[in-house]
Amino acid sequence: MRFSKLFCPTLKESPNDAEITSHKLMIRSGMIRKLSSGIYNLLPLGLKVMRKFEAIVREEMNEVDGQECLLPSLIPSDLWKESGRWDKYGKELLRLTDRHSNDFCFGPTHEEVITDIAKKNIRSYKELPISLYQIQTKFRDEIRPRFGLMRGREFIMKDAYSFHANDESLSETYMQIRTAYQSIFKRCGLDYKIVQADSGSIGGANSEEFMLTAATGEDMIVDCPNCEYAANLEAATCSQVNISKSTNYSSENSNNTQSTTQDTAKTQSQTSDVTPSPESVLTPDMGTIEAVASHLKLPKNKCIKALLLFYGTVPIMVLVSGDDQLNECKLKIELDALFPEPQDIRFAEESDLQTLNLFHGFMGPSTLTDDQFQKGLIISDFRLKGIKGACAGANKKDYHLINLDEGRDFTPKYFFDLRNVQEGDTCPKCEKGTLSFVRGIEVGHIFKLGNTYSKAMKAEFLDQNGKTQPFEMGCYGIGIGRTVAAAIEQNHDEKGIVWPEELAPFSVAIVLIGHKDPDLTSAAESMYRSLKEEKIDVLFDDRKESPGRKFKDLELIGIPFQVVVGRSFKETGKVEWKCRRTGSNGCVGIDELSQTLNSLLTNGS
RNA sequence: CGGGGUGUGGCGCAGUCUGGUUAGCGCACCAGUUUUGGGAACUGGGGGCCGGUGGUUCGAAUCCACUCACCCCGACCA
Repeated sequence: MRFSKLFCPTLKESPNDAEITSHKLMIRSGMIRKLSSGIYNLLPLGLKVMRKFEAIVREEMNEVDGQECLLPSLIPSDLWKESGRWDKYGKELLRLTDRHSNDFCFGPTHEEVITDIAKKNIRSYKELPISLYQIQTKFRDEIRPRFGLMRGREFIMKDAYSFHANDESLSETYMQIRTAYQSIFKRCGLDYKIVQADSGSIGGANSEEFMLTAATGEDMIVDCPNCEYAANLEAATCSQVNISKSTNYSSENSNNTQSTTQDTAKTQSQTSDVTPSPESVLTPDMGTIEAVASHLKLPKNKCIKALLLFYGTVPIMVLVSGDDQLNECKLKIELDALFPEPQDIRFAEESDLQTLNLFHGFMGPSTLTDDQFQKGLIISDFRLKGIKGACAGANKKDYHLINLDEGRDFTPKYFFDLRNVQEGDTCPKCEKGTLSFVRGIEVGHIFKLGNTYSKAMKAEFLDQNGKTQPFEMGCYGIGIGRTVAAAIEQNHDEKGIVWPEELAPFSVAIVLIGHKDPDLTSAAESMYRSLKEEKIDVLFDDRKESPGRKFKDLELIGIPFQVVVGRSFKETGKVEWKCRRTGSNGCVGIDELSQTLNSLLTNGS
């Protein structure tokens, strides 16, 4: 490719709305342009990088017997009604109507479609297992699209689905695809972690995420330096040790049988230390844990954070320690298990508080009267089990209660693990490592779906005994655009992108300095031709631009190697090569150029 | 959805508070000349219904109302 012919509108400055490096660099390097919020044009350079990544994904998927299909992006609502998601999937689902008033959605994911294919075309266990995948444009109407391709509304995703006669077969394929994913990210030279994920509302099945570590990542990864434990913050747990240790209260309880004789002893010794009766104290305008704790000179973990939310129509007061944060994901899982029908969780609004005669910032569990909270439920995080001398809102404006003992002054109906793990907690797996937090970008998700969809949609096959069974299913996604963006987050410097060779839009750039010199021009031209013949993907910067500009553009675009045809060629007959990543360079005669480049490209520099 | 912010040539901005030249600057673009190893110099040029609609006014980018688009933030306690 000649640069003079390439449509690559580079920019010296990045537009105002680009926040993170990858977004800025993709715009500046002429890879993408925004069309609308979360919707982007992929220009030639951007598309080329995407295609290179897709090719790697295809190779690795095919390697584990994945077979590529292409499913429609527009899906009739019937299928989504069959699975039950037409009503469940919220506003993220873009719904459309055709001229016959038939409802469709723009597929945000394709479980329904693929399950329908299996249902209609797979009869026998003999045809299983089977893995199908596609690389396709999806649409999710995100509340807040941001960061360019990182969190767009329209995006390209590789999604794979596998069908099995039994769980063992599913596990086997799951592991194969897991390995394929590892090869994919490794080949691209990307720094990734596999973390345990929240399996969401679909069921307790296995689910792991592939995360690319990056400071700008939207996800928080909890990582154990001592063992291989890593989890998404939403799913992360910690050793029971922390629960008792950090609050200094007993963790004896029925739900999580970690109690030891030591714990019991501690409880007893503390019980003898009798807390005075609860007392109401004036805390004017102190609606935050921060303010209350400092006013009452109490540590934050002696203050009870009481949150009011609704599970469907049921008011739920959730208690967590003042220094903890509620993990809504964990809460949802527990509540779903408690109630017959899964519901959405929402935080109480001002009007709800008025109805219940409660006050923002002054809520607590101990003085909730029956008429206030007759239909409600108080549940608490484990860490508050057995807390003594605590402080909580008095359910009266500007008042808090102190000297509260759990069990004496308030009694939550249930105790669960409801808090976010904190940095410094102990690893739940090895019980030794101190958990630390790393930011990451979720680029892949592998998931044992089980038979949720096949059951709902009656997608069944005949097993060896001639019995009808729903398929066991797995699903496996990779965000194509997001991976490309994340690759830039991991591979850039102040000058621009530094592509890993596998993803680079071109392997080598020939820079002609001195386009008016016929000797230089013809040397560069013949070099260009011979590299092309060698099947090296070369970009020939033949533009009649100043040298500075050419160098800047090539660095911005991030081509791994540069070959300069200019002054030194005139003087010595040799051309210079330079590595974008390491800055290493050298001179080489034209005859040896392709050999040198080939060795640089295969071995790095 | 709630809160905040921004819309002025392709990009980055000034001008708006305090209404009044022909709406300006840098970069980019076009032509010519000179340049050619780190985003060149000079000269000349093109390009704007100041997001849209409606109002106030002799007069609106500027004031008012509505609207649209885009961006940022959003349990920290309930």
